[in-house]
Amino acid sequence: MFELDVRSRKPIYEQLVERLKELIITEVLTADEQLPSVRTLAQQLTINPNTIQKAYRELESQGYIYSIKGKGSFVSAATPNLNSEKIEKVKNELSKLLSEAIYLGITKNELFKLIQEIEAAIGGGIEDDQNP
Amino acid sequence: MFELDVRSRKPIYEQLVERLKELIITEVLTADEQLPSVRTLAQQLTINPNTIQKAYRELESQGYIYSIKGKGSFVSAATPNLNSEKIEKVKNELSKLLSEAIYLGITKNELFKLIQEIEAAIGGGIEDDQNP
DNA sequence: TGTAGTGTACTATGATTCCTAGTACAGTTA
DNA sequence: TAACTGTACTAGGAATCATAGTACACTACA
Repeated sequence: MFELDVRSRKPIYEQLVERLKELIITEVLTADEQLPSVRTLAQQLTINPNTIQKAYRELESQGYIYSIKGKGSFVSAATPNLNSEKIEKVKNELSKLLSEAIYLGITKNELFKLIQEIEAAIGGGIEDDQNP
Repeated sequence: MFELDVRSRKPIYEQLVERLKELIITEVLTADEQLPSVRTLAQQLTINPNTIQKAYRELESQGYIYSIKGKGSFVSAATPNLNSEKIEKVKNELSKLLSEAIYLGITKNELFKLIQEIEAAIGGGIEDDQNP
């Protein structure tokens, strides 16, 4: 479920945040589902519990999960913090990346197709579950 | 022309790479145009020449500029290294960011519009010169 | 030719970040 | 009570970032 690259220059906790976001967005992890405890996940991944906690703290601050002392950490329902500041930030990053993509020769049609695929994957993640 | 945030957790040389890429992609800096020397730019920005060189080295490895010992550093003509590996990498990053954008409530239409705007900003300069 | 400018390659040092290890405390649940 | 949970510290090693300084090879120009 988690593939971490310890040698990567990208910090482990950031890899964790990315991966968990992905699982939440694609609804592999559903609302109010309990996440592994920091100690359990740390043991599974053979990394330090503090690193897990750092990732969970980041995800909580971004609204993707919530934690209850003594109980555990859980996936937030539906939408995370919908502050316009965050949306602007994502749009800004998106602009840079899209500019580079177009400069590299990726066509508009390819980008449109990519968006369609992603939307299908997010909206249709459940139906595909029990397909042959 | 360059706005650096020394306090940011994003390294200065990465900020430089991003900003220069942006200027090259939007053709504010045109092909074969000479960039400021590492020492000059370092003095202007009040940072170390080594930091500038690191950014230039990165840009050269990505094909955006080329350097000639004794002469200077220059903007590469047209397309950078078009290896499929790099394109795949960009597409992959794009997928993650697009997923997050959609999850945050940004609509497909907004994304399409964004792409149109970017393409207009990039491609507009050339096509207006002379039409086939 | 000499000189000033260019890119490039080192070493060394301090600051910061990442990750680990260990300990401790507060809350929940069976 | 006992075993789990999140959370908050301290301390240390390793890596990265940016700085400072020095040096060398090359180019352009007076």
